[in-house]
Amino acid sequence: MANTHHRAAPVHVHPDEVPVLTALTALADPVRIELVRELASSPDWTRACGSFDVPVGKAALSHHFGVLRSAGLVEQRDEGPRRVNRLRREEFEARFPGLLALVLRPD
Amino acid sequence: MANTHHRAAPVHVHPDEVPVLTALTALADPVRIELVRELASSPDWTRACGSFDVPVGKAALSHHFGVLRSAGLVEQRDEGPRRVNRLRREEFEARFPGLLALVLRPD
DNA sequence: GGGAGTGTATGGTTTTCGTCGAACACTCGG
DNA sequence: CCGAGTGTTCGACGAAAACCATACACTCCC
Repeated sequence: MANTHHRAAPVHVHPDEVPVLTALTALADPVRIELVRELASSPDWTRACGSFDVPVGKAALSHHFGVLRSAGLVEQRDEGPRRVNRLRREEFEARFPGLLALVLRPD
Repeated sequence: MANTHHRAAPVHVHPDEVPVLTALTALADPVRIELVRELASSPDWTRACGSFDVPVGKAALSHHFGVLRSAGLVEQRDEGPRRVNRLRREEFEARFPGLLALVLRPD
């Protein structure tokens, strides 16, 4: 029987299941804030993980996306060889009103 | 000459001078969240530092209050032998709209 | 003035977290 | 089928942060 291997689909967590502490912890990091900001300024599903301007290697980058997924901030989908992202604006805003706006603000 | 020693007044930081990352970092801790919540459910200037129900020693507690002060979340005043606290609701809300509400929510 | 109560400061331990290098898995184009 | 491109996983490392015990400083009351 043909063992058709697929890449393991990314594990997603809906914002509704995320505790406040988890959301705050996820956003309390300069690299992840930058990821969220760049993601917010791009159309959905247009940014692959490796396309962000952050000063870390790809191992750390992969880790950060895992944290963002676990906090319900990012949704991912496999598109050929790369994994494209989408910021979960509405869902996250519904769960944590105003929080995303604070992070996206020019400051 | 009488050397009238006074306790060093606590150093305060106004929320307007606080970066978003600092505010989020301050709130991304279970002990500090509990401090903020208890503080919010008490009248101003009624709670001394030692009167909070958190599972840490007083050294760690003092440290946490320092973090909250640096994030513009708490104001302190010396009242006799104890240091009483006040949550800077309005000022913090003006700087980071909605953030305090998220933390104070029943969740 | 002595002693209890309260909070800060210091030094050191433990834990957590961000990071990297290397190895591995998958996709796609030549 | 091979190689380049992309992303995850693993183990290890170092830095940061939380914590404690102790010592110290100040205030008040007896």
